[in-house]
Amino acid sequence: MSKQRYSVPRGTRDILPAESALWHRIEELFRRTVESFGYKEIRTPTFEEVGLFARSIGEDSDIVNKEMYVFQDRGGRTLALRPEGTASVVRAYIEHGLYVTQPFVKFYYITSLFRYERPQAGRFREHHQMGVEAIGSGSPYIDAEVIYLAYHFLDLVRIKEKTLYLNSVGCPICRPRYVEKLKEFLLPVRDKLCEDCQRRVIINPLRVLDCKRETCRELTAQVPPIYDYLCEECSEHFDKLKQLLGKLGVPFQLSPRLVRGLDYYTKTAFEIVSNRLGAQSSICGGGRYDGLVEELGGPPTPGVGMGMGLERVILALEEEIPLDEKLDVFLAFDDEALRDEAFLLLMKLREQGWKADMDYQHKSLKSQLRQANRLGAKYTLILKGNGQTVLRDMQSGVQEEISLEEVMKRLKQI
RNA sequence: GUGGGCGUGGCCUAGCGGCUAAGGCAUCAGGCUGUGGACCUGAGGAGCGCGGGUUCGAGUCCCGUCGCCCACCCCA
Repeated sequence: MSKQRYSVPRGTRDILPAESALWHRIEELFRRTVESFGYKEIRTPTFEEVGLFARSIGEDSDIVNKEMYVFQDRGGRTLALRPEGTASVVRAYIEHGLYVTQPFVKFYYITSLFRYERPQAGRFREHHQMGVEAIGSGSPYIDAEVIYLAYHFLDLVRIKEKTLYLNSVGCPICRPRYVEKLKEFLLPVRDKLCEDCQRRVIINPLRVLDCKRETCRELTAQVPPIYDYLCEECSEHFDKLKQLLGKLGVPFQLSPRLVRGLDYYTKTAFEIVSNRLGAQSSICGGGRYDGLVEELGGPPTPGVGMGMGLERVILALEEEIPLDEKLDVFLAFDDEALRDEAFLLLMKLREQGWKADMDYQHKSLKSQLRQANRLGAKYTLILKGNGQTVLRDMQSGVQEEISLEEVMKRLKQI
């Protein structure tokens, strides 16, 4: 016991069975939901060439600059643990030539992502996201589907206190026009902005709008919203999306300052926030990335997607989600001589599909019952030898002596 | 990277600078019941994150260090 003890690396955690049942349930609900929407699972590697992320997320994004887990493998390749999900999916889409064979695909994934950040409430160095990517359609209907899907899923897990923020960040045609306007507006007051924003004015003026500092907020209060500058195509797309969400009954709030942290977004950008979460309140984020496939070496191909933080979904849960972890039968006996018989019978019960278990610590009958109780067993079957047993209903405490044969018949009916 | 808070058995918590560090939960054994849950009895388990300092004496004060938490930045 005096040996070196180890603990989880900073920002990571163990999910013990007490919690994993809930995780499992949520993942299962997600799978069922997205599959009913026609999405298929894609699994991509946990690490990729750094370049993939640098190129897609943006060279001067925070994620690339200070949050990636970058390492060299023994062959001298520079790799990174994936900090987000979209880049890998798009890479796979291109790598497998899906733009030829299945130009429109709908994928989903449930996986862990890694970012080197200082942990805090709802933020981890390894976190899990459930996400979807629909690649190959520029239709606003698919944007609406993705947003509806996310919103609907959160309804399903009974997260009611949520707000959907919606924005359009334009496209390579209209965004630069707006960015120019923004610069014109911001440059004269540049020295009044916070340090970060002074840099942002040059590198990525849109981010200034997203700054949380009071002074920056005031200074940008008069900035005209991007909507006034969207090109016709973007504007129509955005209008149609808003209209569709309205028809679907998905409430949203326009948020002209919403700029997702990743460079690749075009047109639609959205975020779903829960006020039960603390500072890191965003539980889902997503948007359209019409330039990304091309940026990563594929043909011009539009795409939309979203990612939902599993840890944050769990933190935001308002109600308990019913879990079924009960054991059907616990096998007990008070004479060690019956252990072999019990062991063989146990396997037989399991073969028949029962959730069954028994004692492996060679404990007293009393302890075995205790254990059965702890495991939430519906029944405890106490072997008496000679084919005789006692079947005890753990809920009511009612028990009866019946033959093993009778038990097997009975179990079939339960 | 910056700021603040905290660090006592598996978990939660008490502990004015001074008797062998206290309690609850959990665990284990037993009783009640051949056989669980409620109840009763009993048992095991920490030398107070780590290192140093002050002091006759430190879980209690000081310094450092590590870890955790929260917040900023940013994001799921």
